[in-house]
Amino acid sequence: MNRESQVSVTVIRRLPKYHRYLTELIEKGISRISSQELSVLTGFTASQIRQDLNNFGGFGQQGYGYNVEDLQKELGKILGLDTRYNAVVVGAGNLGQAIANYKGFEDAGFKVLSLFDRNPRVIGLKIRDIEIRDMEHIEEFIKEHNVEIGIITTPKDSAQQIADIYIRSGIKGIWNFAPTDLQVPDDIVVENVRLNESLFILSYFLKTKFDK
Amino acid sequence: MNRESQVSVTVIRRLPKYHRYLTELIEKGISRISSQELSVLTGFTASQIRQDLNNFGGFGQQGYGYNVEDLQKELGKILGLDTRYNAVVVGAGNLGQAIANYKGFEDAGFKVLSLFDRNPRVIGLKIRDIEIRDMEHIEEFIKEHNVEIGIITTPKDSAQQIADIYIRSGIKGIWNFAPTDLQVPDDIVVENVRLNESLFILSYFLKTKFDK
DNA sequence: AAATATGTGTCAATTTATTCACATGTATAG
DNA sequence: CTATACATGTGAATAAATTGACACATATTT
Repeated sequence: MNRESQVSVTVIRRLPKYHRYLTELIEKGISRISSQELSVLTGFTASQIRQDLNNFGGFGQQGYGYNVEDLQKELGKILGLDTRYNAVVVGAGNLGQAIANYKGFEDAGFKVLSLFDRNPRVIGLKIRDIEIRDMEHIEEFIKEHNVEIGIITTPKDSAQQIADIYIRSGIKGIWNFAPTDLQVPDDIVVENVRLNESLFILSYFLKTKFDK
Repeated sequence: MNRESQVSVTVIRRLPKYHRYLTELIEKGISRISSQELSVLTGFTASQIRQDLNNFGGFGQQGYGYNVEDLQKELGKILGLDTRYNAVVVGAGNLGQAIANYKGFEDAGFKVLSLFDRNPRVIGLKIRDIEIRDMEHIEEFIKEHNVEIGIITTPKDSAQQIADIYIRSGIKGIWNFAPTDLQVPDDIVVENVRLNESLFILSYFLKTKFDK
């Protein structure tokens, strides 16, 4: 087990936010920042920020703080943003197309090579320059193009079936938008985007705030 | 402050998953379940499930377990799924259109009345039966139609500006897809969907799993 | 109808996460 | 070149979350 894998998920989930603010600071031309200042930006405590960063190394300097550019670069490496991956999307509906068009993707090192669907009406269409192909050819496509990431934007009932195809084809990670928990072997990474759950949480806080 | 608002956010964020599995159990015609069985389904420990549910009341019965339908209904009430809200979307791009088409929405009690955009090329178009309108009319629309939820699916640079319009128009909650932290007064509820961050996390776990 | 099995609700124990506090090193001002 | 302010990294203290354990009530079996 490598060093990073014993850092708690709680800490990991805060890293993207640090990375985002550091990127904004670079854009503003700010080259130096203290944990105190980062605390104001992110809303985490300065102490927590120092603890978090120290899981990965001592990036700061006493009396100075952190060099923005260096720290951003380091966080990028920790998050694996320097590695490029090929991806495909199954489900060329609205959400699938939105994802294929999504710019933020490239920032994370992912490139969508193709969308797949079963609906003959969309097969052959192009989103930007990304073609929608027939599901029939997905397995060979994945193998031929060295695709490592599979994205699922279908309704929940077909999600597991698609995950199985992905696994069979040798994919390493799945980005799942379907509201279901996928069953996968230990060596496959799954990251879920739970739109429902997010909405439910919004609903909960609306209720508790206004329903007395 | 009411009872529910002192339940920790950590607990709240688990409720949608309970609700989802209970809904599936209802569909399968299962009427009774123990915390132990729910534990197998959800991956949370039985003890944790009992603790979580007990924050809101004793829904179970010793020697029997929980009545699936009752518990699902109770969780629905806790999450506020019995309340209906009108919503609008700003940003009629791919993501905005995907959201407007999204069925899971109605399950949470939200109804999208209209999309808004600045791009003259999309104004006037209809997504299902939802019209895309000019941003110019958004404030009066919100006030006239009793809209309580504002959704943001624009790039990050305009997100705060749109939030300000929402706030000025009297909206209560914002569902934000832009990768930025919105500044809002205390009485506005914001729920963020961080697609970037989710991707970064996927990237991180891919890296730590395969990069030794 | 009694005996046994089941399973909740809850309090206590443990583990994990966050905050505090400060010794130590570096930058900056005079 | 010295003095002062700054701000990290870290170990200890506190707080929060999770798990364990069991008394007690209900269901089920015989």
